[in-house]
Amino acid sequence: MPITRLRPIEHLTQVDKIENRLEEYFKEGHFKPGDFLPKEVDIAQALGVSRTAVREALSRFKTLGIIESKKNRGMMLTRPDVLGNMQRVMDPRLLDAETMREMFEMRLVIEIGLGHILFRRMTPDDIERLEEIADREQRSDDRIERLRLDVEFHAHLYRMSGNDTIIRFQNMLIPIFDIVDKVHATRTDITPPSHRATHRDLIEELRSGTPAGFRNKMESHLWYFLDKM
Amino acid sequence: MPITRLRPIEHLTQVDKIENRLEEYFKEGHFKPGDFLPKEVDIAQALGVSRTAVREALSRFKTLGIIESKKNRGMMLTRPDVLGNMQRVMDPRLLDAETMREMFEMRLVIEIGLGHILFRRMTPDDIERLEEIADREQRSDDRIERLRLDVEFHAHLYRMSGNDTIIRFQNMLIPIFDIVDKVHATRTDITPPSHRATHRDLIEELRSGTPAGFRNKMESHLWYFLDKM
DNA sequence: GATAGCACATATGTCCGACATATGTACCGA
DNA sequence: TCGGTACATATGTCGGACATATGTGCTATC
Repeated sequence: MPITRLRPIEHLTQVDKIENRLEEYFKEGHFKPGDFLPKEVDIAQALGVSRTAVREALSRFKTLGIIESKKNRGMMLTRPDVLGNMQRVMDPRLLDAETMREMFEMRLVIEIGLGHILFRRMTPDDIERLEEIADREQRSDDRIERLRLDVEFHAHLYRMSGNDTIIRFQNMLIPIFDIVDKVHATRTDITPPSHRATHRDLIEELRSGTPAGFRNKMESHLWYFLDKM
Repeated sequence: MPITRLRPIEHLTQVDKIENRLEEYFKEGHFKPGDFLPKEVDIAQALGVSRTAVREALSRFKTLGIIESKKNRGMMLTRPDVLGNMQRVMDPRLLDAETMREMFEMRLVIEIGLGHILFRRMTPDDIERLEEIADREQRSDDRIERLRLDVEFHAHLYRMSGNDTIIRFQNMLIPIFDIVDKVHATRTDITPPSHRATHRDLIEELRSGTPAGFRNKMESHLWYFLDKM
């Protein structure tokens, strides 16, 4: 039998075990968001461990946003914030290059796939706002300012999606974009193609085009990044 | 001044404050992944709090995957798993309906936007695999089995993207899909349009079409969900 | 001189008991 | 009926003790 079959012995700490057991317990359906959990001492006794260890495990769930605690009331099961935890670790200093690349690529995919939603939900105000950004971008001769407006243009597209989860996802990726942008800014081997769709092209497509047309123009607009992924 | 300007006093617990302070400290750049942090007692002393409280805060970082601890070595800063934390709370019993709807919509966006990546990375084996799934799907007369194969078809498309982050993202959404699927299965007011693109159409497009064509067919294929979002 | 084996130092892991603090509740008096 | 007070209670914080694993260096043995 190959050595790979020899799985290492799981030596989880007490707190890890408690954490797993509690997660299981919560998800078995005994509680729903809003319910109060048994008190710490009772949990500790039921599990046959110290209150300290239980508290440490519960503390972890607080971080995940699965529970909240109130003095003299107890611990309450709450609705977690799915993106909140992701946000906390979304830091270029902590992530590796490959993960950042993948996140960036995911952003490109989303931006192209956004077409049909935008056409369903956009308002005349949105178009006007995009116009304004594109105008200022064209007039500006400061590189930093143009970059800021570029990000703002795309951020507004996300906002137009009306999907808060997508909007937040994009927002938390901004620090990553900065890194990738910097890398691209220093490369001289990449030249944007002459037919690259501009922000104005995208606006025009939104104004009197189709979702399919928008997707194609967006792919062209992002070509520059896509090609190097 | 409106009452909304009267922000509630932040009464964070000791552990919360320690957590914030440490997160700040870590991200200030004193450490990089692989480095060992100061020992618990030193941190406690530096912050002027008890070791218990410091341990509880550190325990939270373990949950986030920002640190790992080794006996007699210390606590080591590690690379967090961005999706890991999200995965833990991705449970239909914990999330609210609106968030699930948004996540589902995000999935539709990604699937449509995946076009250009698939064309860049797919292999003949991938096409073959898709064919096989589509075949079995067509031959099966069990609703559950067909549903399983449907999920598998789409899962393989994600796999073809070669982007682990996207793949994992899709995987963790599967429990959510089940819920949405169940809702749709019980609705009688939705009838798929006659022109809906099938899995075979998608395969054909991959075989001898274009990214733009794939996106359009995928939009048609998913129309059924899109229209109700 | 190389090495197996031992003792020791050290940092995390677990537990206990005590007290602080906030808050719900019951009681009481004007 | 209403307002205030005292009490009970569950979480929050702390200090200290001991358990346990692991790195390190000394030592005996060949």
